[in-house]
Amino acid sequence: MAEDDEDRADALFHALADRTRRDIVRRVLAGEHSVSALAAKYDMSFAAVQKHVAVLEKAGLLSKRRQGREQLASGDVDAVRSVASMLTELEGVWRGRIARIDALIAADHPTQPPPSHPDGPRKD
Amino acid sequence: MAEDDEDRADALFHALADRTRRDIVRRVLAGEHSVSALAAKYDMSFAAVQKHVAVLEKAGLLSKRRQGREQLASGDVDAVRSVASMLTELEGVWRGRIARIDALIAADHPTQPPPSHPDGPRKD
DNA sequence: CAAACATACAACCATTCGGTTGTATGTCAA
DNA sequence: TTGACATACAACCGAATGGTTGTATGTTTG
Repeated sequence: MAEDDEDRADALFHALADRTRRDIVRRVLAGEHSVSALAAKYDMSFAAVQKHVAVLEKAGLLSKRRQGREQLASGDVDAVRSVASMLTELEGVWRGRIARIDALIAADHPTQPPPSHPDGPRKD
Repeated sequence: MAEDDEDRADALFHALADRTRRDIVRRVLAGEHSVSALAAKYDMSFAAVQKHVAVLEKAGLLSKRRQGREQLASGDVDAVRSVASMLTELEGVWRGRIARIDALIAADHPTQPPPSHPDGPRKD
């Protein structure tokens, strides 16, 4: 795994680890919003909201497009998906553990059918 | 959305926003590890690793089981899945936006078939 | 042009974070 | 019982975070 990937993962998870930023992400995924339109929604200064937007932009969760004097922010769903895929990879690690456990059980009880864990492994 | 859910989301994303902690999660999802076994893997003090484990435990990403003088940590895949589902919900918000845009296009060009965006909406 | 608006950014501040060392407590083994 | 090991936790430190206010710069409009 490249070091840059870890940097990116740090930035993405950190960006999402704040409820104001998660809320901004929801809004800009639903549609374009100017920074001041976003700022109007929260009980904090314009500068604070602008900094949140900057954190999200650096993490790649949104991009900005200038239109006149406004800066329109738009959510990037691919960034959201890349985070989801990191979690899927983690789930895969866990599935490997369960598979190993099942193999052990099968070796101990050669005639028993695989116990088929209640919540895993999904093969769909 | 309950306030507690946001607290939990904060804790989960924050816990995952550190590469050492993500690595610990990988290891404990793959199998049980004592805290000192984990600490041996990283170039930092035992106390530092123990604090990382505590952060992950508070977020619900792992749980500990005492065995003799050791504390065995085990990853909780359901917590990982709950994070993934938050991201899926975000993706759903984005899909709503695309659906709205498609509806507008359909209204402007009543005879055109829906343009079917390159990466969305997935209906599988 | 001037005034109002939208944004950007620097400086500052309190709190949190990620690390350290040191100490206390519990458990296993000789 | 006495060490040695595994864990927990407090106290501390520098850096980053999340907020503030103030100032500068561009853009639209009267």
